[in-house]
Amino acid sequence: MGKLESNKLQKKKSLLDTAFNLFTTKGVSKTSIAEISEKAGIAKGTFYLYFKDKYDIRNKLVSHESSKLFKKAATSLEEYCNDNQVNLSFEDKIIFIADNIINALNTDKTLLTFISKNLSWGIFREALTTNVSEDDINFKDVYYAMIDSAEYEIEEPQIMLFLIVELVSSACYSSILYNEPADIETIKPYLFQTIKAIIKQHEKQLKNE
Amino acid sequence: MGKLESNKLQKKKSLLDTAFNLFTTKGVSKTSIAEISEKAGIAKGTFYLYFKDKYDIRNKLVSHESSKLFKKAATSLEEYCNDNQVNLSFEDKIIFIADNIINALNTDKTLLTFISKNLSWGIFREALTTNVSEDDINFKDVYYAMIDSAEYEIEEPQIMLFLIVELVSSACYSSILYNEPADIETIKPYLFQTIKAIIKQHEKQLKNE
Amino acid sequence: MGKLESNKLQKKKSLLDTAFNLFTTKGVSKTSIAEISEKAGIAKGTFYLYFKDKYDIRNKLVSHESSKLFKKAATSLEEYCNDNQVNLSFEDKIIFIADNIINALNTDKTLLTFISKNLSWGIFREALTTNVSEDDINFKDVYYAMIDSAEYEIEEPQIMLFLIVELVSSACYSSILYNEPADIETIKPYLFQTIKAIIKQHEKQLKNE
Amino acid sequence: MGKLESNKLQKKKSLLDTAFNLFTTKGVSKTSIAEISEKAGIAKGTFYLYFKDKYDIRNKLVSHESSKLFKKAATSLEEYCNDNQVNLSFEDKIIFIADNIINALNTDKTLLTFISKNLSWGIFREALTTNVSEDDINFKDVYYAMIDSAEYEIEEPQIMLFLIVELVSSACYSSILYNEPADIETIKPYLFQTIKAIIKQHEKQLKNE
DNA sequence: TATGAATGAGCCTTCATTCAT
DNA sequence: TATGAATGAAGGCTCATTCAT
Repeated sequence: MGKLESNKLQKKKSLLDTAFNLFTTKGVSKTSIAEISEKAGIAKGTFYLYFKDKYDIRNKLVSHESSKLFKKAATSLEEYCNDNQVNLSFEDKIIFIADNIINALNTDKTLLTFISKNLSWGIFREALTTNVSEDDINFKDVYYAMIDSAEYEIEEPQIMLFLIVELVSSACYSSILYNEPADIETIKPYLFQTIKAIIKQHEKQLKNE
Repeated sequence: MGKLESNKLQKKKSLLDTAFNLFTTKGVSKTSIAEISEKAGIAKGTFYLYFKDKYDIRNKLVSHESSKLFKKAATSLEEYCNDNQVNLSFEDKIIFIADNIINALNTDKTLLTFISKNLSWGIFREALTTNVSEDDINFKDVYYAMIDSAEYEIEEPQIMLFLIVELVSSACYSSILYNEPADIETIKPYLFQTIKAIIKQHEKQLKNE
Repeated sequence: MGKLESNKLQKKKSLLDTAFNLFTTKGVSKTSIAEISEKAGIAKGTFYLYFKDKYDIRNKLVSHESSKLFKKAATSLEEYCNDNQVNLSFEDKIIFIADNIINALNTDKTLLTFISKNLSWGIFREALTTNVSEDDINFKDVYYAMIDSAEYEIEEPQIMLFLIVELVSSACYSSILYNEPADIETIKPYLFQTIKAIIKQHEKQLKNE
Repeated sequence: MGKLESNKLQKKKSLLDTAFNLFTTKGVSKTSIAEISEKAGIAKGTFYLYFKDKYDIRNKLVSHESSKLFKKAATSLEEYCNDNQVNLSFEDKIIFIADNIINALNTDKTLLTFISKNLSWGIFREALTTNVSEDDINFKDVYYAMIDSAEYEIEEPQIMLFLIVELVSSACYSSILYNEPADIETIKPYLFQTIKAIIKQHEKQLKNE
């Protein structure tokens, strides 16, 4: 990579990092492009060479951060299986991932605020399929690998994922941030039961029978 | 009611109606108070006699509209039972109401956009318990009446409602407005199955046993 | 005095008191007529039945408060002379009064802020000659009595008073409120010396010679 | 200096000039930033690139104008001494300067209004020590040079200056603008006598004795 | 007298975006 | 590529004053 190109990447990264900090600290609408540029050490006009507008950079960040959450959860799952030499059922894998993500969001509430306020299924789907670098893992592939190795066939796996994600994310928002209608630990058992029920509906049949 | 007081109510209603039209047409953030006031035939300063700011009127509208949806659904349910001389099970009642609301939102997409973008559980809960006039029904009462007459006891009915509402509303948003990950008719069966599963988790025991 | 008239006086007093509190607390320009009226328990429109506008009530207050300061100082002087059975020289009387007023302002800094920011010689002169009630003393009379009983004749007593008042009030403002260019105790000796010098210039001749 | 930089200086000057005209014509509070910008031929937003708000530009103007007054007086004094080959006493120099400033204010009453209503000792002290350009004279230096070459030592020269300035400025305001309590020509002799008295108090001792 | 709803001009300030350099 | 001065529309909000009741 040439010096120039690396310089460009560095600037882009600086803008993304700064914007993320500001968005999570003060919220998207109260953050101005002037502030992002200034704090990133870049001229205001230069911002427009890298991003179309504030919403462009926001979407990229939401996408990137959600993607990171899923990848970290997937990596944790893999480590857990390796460390304990166990082979979880499909259902348990999904629960493991959900739990991992919920805990991450419970720990980092500014991230939760940022993601839930700005996430849409469109951005999210893109997030799952985007690789940042070439050797990056991709949650979609992980998900389909999980489905392939499941004990049964899954009908409409995309809809299943959709329902789970929407349910978990909206429940987290209200429960973690406002303890409404109850705190997340109270909600969790019901949430996980519901996830299991969703999965059950999508079971087609036993594969190896 | 005095002339003055009726005049005030009329102005407030005019502001609410105008704001609702603008919010659903152009979105909340692109609607200015100047425009609301002007189109309502009222001076800008007068707006502030009735509402604190744009978000005050927005919340009141979201609350009011969600409340209307639930009340309409409850009324439809009652009519259906009367007309057909049937007595639906608790589960079927909830499904009936969900279906009714989903259909309403599917018909009025601007309403869906407005509500989903601005609804939070806090506002929603308030909406359910607020009576506009004295002889108004109140969804919370209807809901608890339904629970009382259920065939079994319901554990944590509030959490149950929360999970259902969050699931349905986020699913509707994506599915109805963007056909993502599939159109609402495709999603519905899975959604209803999930709702049934949620209810099942909250069943405590058979009452008359 | 009729009931009605006493009621009116009471309202006027309430407005004056409330305005004074607000003016000294938040400053004149940040106090609105709405706030004065509300806190005085009077309708906004009623304010205009008693005062022309905000500056009318402000001027009346400045005048009244400065007048009070002078009257209190004059009373203190009289008491001091009576209590100690002494007869101060004209010069010492003026110094006594100046000192008394400076100390009062040093104790009540909000009053100092209010008066200095809004005092003009015009208002001030009016203040000195206005009696609130019939049996009220009047600083102008006290001043001329002091001059009459002075050991010498005073040339242009009005200019003399003017110079002293202007000097003292501007010096106090900066010194008491900001310790600029030094605190009031440091300034005082120079100030009093200057006052004495001013008086000396206006001495015409020994009277009884 | 680059084109851009000179362009910026020109804009700033244009804003300062326009603001000064408006402030002296209609008063500070009745002048809006919109009007300043418009009359300066500049967009409203551009104003904020040069000044923080209306009070920022006001303070800069007050400071600048007071500074100009003192510098002009100091220059006049120097010219007078050179032209007439005289060496005035310290006292006479101060009187000369005071007289020069009073006359300037008497000629330009709008300037007097503007300065007296907005001057505080803090701004003033800053004004005395600020040089606009590098080859600019600085009244503070001139003042201390005068003190050094005085026939005697001056005690607390800063307090002395403070008393004189406060006395003269408040006296001018009332006397020049409202002829209260008398016109400036009547007041002047007393004023000058008082100045002399103030100086006398600060005389420490004969230097060369 | 007293009220307080209504007015609407007016103010300050922010900001995304452009463009000459 | 990079800059940052300039723009000017837009927005939220305040408030003295009026006037019908």
